[in-house]
Amino acid sequence: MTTLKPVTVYDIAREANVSVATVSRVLNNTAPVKKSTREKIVELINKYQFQPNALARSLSKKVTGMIGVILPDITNPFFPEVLAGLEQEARSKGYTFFLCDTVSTNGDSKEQYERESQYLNILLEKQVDGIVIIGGRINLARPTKEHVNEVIEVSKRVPTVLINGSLPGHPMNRVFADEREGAELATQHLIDLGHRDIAFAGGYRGMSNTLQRIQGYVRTMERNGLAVRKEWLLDGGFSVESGKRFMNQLLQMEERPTAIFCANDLVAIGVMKVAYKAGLQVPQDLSLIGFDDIPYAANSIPELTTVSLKGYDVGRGAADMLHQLITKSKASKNTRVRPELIIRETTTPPR
Amino acid sequence: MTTLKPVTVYDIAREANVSVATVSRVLNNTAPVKKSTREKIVELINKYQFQPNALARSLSKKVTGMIGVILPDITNPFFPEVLAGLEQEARSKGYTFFLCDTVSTNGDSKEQYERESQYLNILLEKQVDGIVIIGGRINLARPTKEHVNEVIEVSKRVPTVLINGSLPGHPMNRVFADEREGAELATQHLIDLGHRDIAFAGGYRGMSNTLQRIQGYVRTMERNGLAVRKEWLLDGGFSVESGKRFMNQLLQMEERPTAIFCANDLVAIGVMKVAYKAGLQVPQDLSLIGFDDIPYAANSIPELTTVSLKGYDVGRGAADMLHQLITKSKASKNTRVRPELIIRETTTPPR
DNA sequence: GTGAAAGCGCTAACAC
DNA sequence: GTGTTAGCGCTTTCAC
Repeated sequence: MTTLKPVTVYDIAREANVSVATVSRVLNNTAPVKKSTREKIVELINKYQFQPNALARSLSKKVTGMIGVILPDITNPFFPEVLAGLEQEARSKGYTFFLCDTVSTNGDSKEQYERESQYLNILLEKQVDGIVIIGGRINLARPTKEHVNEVIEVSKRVPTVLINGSLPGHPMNRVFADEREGAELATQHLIDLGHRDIAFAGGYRGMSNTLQRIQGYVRTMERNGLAVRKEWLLDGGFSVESGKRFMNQLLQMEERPTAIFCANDLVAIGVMKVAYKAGLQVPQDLSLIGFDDIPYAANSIPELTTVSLKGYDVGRGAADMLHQLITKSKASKNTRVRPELIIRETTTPPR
Repeated sequence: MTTLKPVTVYDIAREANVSVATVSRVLNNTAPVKKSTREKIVELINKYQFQPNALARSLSKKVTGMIGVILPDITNPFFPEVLAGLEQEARSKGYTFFLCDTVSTNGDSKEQYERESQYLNILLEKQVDGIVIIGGRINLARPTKEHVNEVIEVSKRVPTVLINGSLPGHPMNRVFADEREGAELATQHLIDLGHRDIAFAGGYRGMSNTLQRIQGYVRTMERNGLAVRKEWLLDGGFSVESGKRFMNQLLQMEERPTAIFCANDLVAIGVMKVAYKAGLQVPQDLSLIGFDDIPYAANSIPELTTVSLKGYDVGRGAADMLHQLITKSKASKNTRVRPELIIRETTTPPR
């Protein structure tokens, strides 16, 4: 705690009988330095455990090597996955991370968007080299003009890439998993198994990702000549809790689906729990397919069939794109990663 | 992408016909400014969307408001929990986060420790106001002298708190969940249920947290006059995979325990899966108790009995302690949070 | 190969 | 109330 007085380039320079410029040169390998003086300087650096002040350096170089990540809730298992991909790729390129979790303690989404705004400002002030945004307002089907503009403005000042989201009407650099295709994969899988009575559960109608999933579901149903029953289109959440609620609703109905396509794995887990408690066997009595392929999906009993949104890959892709943007100030505006159907144990032909 | 030329206090000052000092004053509310001039300045700030450069500010104020977090693997569900607590508390105090994930892609722990060293340096250079370390080398039963010294040195320069770990022989600021107590709680619970043949599975002998858990287990067994069989003391991992391995080993033995205390929830999940596939009912044929209480524990089928290490609370505690350290440069050196037994569905009396 | 000095953008004495 | 100015610690021309 007793903060030591920090050593600076001047201290090193003085003791080495050289100028700060020379010290800087050896620090950055930015120009040839006579071997003997270089050695003396290096020695001093080690002796004093000299750590160049990154703030000062960044201030003059106008590069921080930091990239800011804005996400809605690190506690949602989907995000650590993409963060890991992001991290791995970005680190290899020398970047370091600024984590901005916008989760609101009271679950108020207005508070969340406010927090996003704050963080956007903070990141700008901190002079990050790039920003990646995932979740939150960029998943809104109809974001407010202010929310959109804010992001647009930010992206004019610092390279920004969106993950799995967009700003309707504004082309942005983004990398995304094709959610519609994923939903089609899921639905078709169920249909191929012989299901005709398929429900969709989860998500929020106000969110574009939900809309895309529903769209994929509806399209695939129709393409196969199957009816979409709107009472089987249950939305209102992405959580385990909401999954439980959905299943309870379904349990009340006299006509029940033989399979449920859940908006994400968490919902599927909730559904499965309630189904189980109600005495239904999964998949014998009810087939279930999730979405996202969070780590736990492979470990539930039975193991959850799902579609992988390739969080890790998406994360890497984002880091890569951001790096392009930062260095070459250009990049393909879009990277689409294709989801993958992961067949495990919760889907089987209907009785 | 087209980076706009940034506006500075000088620009604002010039246009407002005042000095930069005055601009700074309204920015920081650090001295009274005549209402009319303040208004003019504020107006200009809005007009140009002026964002003060945090690097410059921090350089001169010698405070960054950033705290660095070093953790082993954000993908392990225990960490997001403590990160969330940390975040929530730290944010309320105006701090912002630097995330350093030291996970090594190839699973090489040497690489991980190296990464820790790198990040320690980076954080120092970035002039973070505080550092929190969780996992990694601070969980080693016998860390190398260099690893220890490095952390010691760092902690001399910037307030540092360790979460759930320590440096043997060196008092450090730390907040931790009492793992031994947790292990006692778990073991006693099993014993109270009537189990006598209790195995312990998971962890690494080289890690202090494992040792503490084992110690709690052994002590409780002995205190109850129960034998600890060393062939039922299985270690070698904290993952679902290792849990599967442990259960397979147990399955080979002619004498099997009626209950298993798993070193963490992930292991318990692995054990449960293999047990299930082997036709064993949990908890009827085999009681299982986990450790950590990761979010998933409440959602498995059956729901996992476990002991909560209060990750969120620990995180908050760490943020709090760090803040004390940063502002008052002192704090209680230790905060111990007491674990809690969470009885769910995987434990029951033996047949 | 090396040094002097002018920034980078902000804060904080210290004057007035 | 407000301005001047000297830093904060580093990089980077431009000379030599």
